Amino acid sequence: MRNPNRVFKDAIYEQFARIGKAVSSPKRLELLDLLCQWERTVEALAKETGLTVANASQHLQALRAARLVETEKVGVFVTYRVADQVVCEFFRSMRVLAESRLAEVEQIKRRFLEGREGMEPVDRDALIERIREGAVIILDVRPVEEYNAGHIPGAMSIPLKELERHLSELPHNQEIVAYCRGPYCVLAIQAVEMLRAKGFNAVRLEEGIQDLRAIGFPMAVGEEK
Amino acid sequence: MRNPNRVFKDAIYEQFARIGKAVSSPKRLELLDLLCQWERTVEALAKETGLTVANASQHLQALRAARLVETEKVGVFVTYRVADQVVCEFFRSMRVLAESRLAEVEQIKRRFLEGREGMEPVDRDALIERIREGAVIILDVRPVEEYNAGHIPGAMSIPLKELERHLSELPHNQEIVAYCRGPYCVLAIQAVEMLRAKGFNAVRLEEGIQDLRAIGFPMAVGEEK
DNA sequence: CAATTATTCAATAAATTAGTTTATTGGTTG
DNA sequence: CAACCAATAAACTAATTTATTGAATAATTG
Repeated sequence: MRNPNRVFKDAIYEQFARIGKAVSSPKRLELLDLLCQWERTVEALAKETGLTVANASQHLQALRAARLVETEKVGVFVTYRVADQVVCEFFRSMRVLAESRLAEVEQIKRRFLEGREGMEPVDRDALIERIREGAVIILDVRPVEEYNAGHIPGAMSIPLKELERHLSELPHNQEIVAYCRGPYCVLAIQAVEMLRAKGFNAVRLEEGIQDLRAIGFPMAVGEEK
Repeated sequence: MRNPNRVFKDAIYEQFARIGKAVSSPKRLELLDLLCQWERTVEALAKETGLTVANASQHLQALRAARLVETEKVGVFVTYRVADQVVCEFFRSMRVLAESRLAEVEQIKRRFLEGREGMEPVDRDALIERIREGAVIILDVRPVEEYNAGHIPGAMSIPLKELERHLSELPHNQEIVAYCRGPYCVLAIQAVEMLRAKGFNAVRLEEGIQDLRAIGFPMAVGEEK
């Protein structure tokens, strides 16, 4: 096999496959998905994904070897972050492809949501329109750092963990739209369940920040007002 | 690990990883790249990629298991084709990500091209502008079926294998722009080398059909005139 | 400077994947 | 229906990947 064309092609596709290998493990994809929201330390990532620290570290190094993420050492902590916003766009295109080609994704989601009150799919476009108009209270239930990294303009930031303590700040006479990281993040689901149980008029927006950005929705960064 | 949220997330990311696994092998990527140009039989794919038929068949079945490609049996032959145009768009976004994140891709390309006459990078935008204006002869050197599946409007179809026989149809007093499947396809390179050796004024357009489509370039299908 | 903490490294076993070889299937043709 | 062909399946070896464990490193703290 001395053919230089073959050597060239093999070398090129081997490089492309580095990206493919990096995103061929469920756990690495979950890590990448989290990092697309905001940077984190190894320990935080391990905790959120249910991995041991050593195992998370290995997966993160695999992502770094493919140059999808970068690290910064501050004191004893190593912070991982995505190397470029295009990485998040690529991850999203992969997610959208999986949704469109693999019927199992929809099945798994339906099975998870069935039996939960108020998780009926809403008319997204109408909901997004009401958000645009400011006709609803928008609630971002992700951790504060993720909110600061990018959120829907005008959204309130009340992380799920603190929601119970801040219920008094929310109105009963207005519709509340909760959102989080996206369709496969459970924070907004739990928030809506809690709000409904307390008598609020709450619905969930499935779309996350990456999805909204992709459809040209404006984003705000930092704290509001 | 009875936490239903974890079970849900594991199931979802496992589905995403099916796509990742499918595109984690260099050979499968090469197969997918070819199929994005036009459908082919197993044997044709095996020959073009330098795989044994049995091995190619296995890889193709892996792509099919991820629903990225589909098959149709006609007589004794099985034809593989991409399941949807979004698969090609995904493949392209992966390729672009690899080009932007992995410096090795550019290195490998430079090393392959160095020492070849007339392969100096051209000013692409200016070249594309001249193509749009019809100021040059455009030459599609891919196999005819690929040309018919989609080509630059006004381009001549002369597959590389038949180029030598059709040199008399080409003018000496006008610039000829040859293109093929894209930056990592060698057909246009070989065409330009041959044309230059015969005294033609030829240059290569690196971009392939998928790239041009992505920048909104109009496409023609079927035979010209 | 010893102890602590976050992370990485190294070693291992288990599981998965890739490529090869040798059937087998299913359709076509003489 | 026997011979032939494209494609797949099955069996096997070699190589790679994964999770786990325990040790090593490197920065910080008492």
